[in-house]
Amino acid sequence: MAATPEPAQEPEPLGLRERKRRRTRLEIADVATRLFVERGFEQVTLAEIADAAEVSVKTIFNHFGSKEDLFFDRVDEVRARFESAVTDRAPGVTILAAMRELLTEHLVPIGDLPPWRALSNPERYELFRGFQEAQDRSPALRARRALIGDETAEALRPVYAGELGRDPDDPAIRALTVMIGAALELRDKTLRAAVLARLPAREVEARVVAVVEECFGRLLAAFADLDRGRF
Amino acid sequence: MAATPEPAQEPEPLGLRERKRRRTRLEIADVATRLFVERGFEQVTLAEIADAAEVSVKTIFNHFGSKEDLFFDRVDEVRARFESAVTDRAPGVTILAAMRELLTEHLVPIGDLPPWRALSNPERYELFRGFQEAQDRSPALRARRALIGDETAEALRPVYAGELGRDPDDPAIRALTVMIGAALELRDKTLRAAVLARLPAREVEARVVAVVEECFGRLLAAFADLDRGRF
DNA sequence: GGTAAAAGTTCAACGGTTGTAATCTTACGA
DNA sequence: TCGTAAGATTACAACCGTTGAACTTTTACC
Repeated sequence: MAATPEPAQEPEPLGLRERKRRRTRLEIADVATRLFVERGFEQVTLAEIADAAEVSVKTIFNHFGSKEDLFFDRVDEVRARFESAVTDRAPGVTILAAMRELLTEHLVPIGDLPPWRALSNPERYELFRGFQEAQDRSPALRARRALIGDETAEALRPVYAGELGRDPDDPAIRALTVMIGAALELRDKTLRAAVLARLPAREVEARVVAVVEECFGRLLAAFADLDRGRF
Repeated sequence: MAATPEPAQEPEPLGLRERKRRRTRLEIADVATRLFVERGFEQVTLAEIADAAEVSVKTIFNHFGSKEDLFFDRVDEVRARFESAVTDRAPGVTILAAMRELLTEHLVPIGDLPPWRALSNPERYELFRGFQEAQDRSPALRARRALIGDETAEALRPVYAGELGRDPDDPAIRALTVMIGAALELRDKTLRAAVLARLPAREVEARVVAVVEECFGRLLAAFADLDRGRF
């Protein structure tokens, strides 16, 4: 294992073929997101996206598994960021503290567009708001979002287990996983509701921070038996 | 408000038209569930269901909003049972205790088929297992299940607020809602995994009870500030 | 430069979903 | 009892997401 350093980033030369492929994928996703935000998820057809991106419909399915995947095309990034926030935290920082910092300072979660403070920019605010509105209006997207939330929470279970030196099947680790997942979900919901109501950026941040504090304080109480130095 | 007693059950005479309608709905749902369990969700077509139930495809959509709704056709019952478990609990019983009893003694949750002990019956065990397997194999059903879980948890928020004499928007109530929701989700997941592994009924029950105890003990610690007599 | 593999295209088909208009069934008052 | 309005069901057609197969173009590499 440790024999191969395996750097997280792969600076592979990256041939023309792969570069083109990624550019195509990015173009499709960008065009799709713009159209979805402008007119709503169900109102945009795959044929329109294909036209606007100058590819065939089949090519879209070559890059994405479904129309919903086209909307939530950044989940992997978000997941990776959650994981690294925990695993790469500074020494002496607890898991909960690292996560709280990510949630209050840096990350606009699932379906992330701009980093936190970017909501001060009215244009980006509206963009982000449109993105949230499109989700709320489409049952298919709400369902997919719920699934993504569950899977994201679950993906962190081995991370917690590793950091706390426990078995991933430990009931305490299972409970921790879903309860942190619940906190993420509530933060997401709070952020979404605040932005949909067009509250000013300061107020949005205040509400999100408040709900995160509320949840994490209670999580600390709920899991007081875990390693105090790390959790 | 209080002028009309409004009993929960409506013993309305229930004309022939309404009776027929319900019978049709039930027939469709039963046929569909049977086919889904037998052959898997994606492998069964709406045309087949319509044929087997001797109705037209359009009639199915007259009764159900989508193919997924046809699978999860009992959610309303389950939700009602959660609510009444809390609101109709005996005096002196806390919310958490009432919920725990429901989860450990009585209810097979979302997509309920038989009540708890029925898993001892091999035939019903397999039926229930097939139902869970169909869910796990279909991305569409997994997504829908996740959404149903979120909505079920959220539906209980005003109930908690009412029982505890708090505002539904109280951050503590919000946090409580999602964390109990997490417990429900974990119980569901535990039950499903145990049944999919074909563990004996006793073992299934033991695991479910254990995970419920784990979660509820921690919930009690997390919300120690709530009214001790009622929560 | 030539060739094999990858990426993209075209075409056809299937299945879920919806709207419209027609048909049949129940409810209910003249 | 009949006739009619409302409700439930059906047949039909269309739209869209999704997939498979065969074909064309582009890139990688000898």
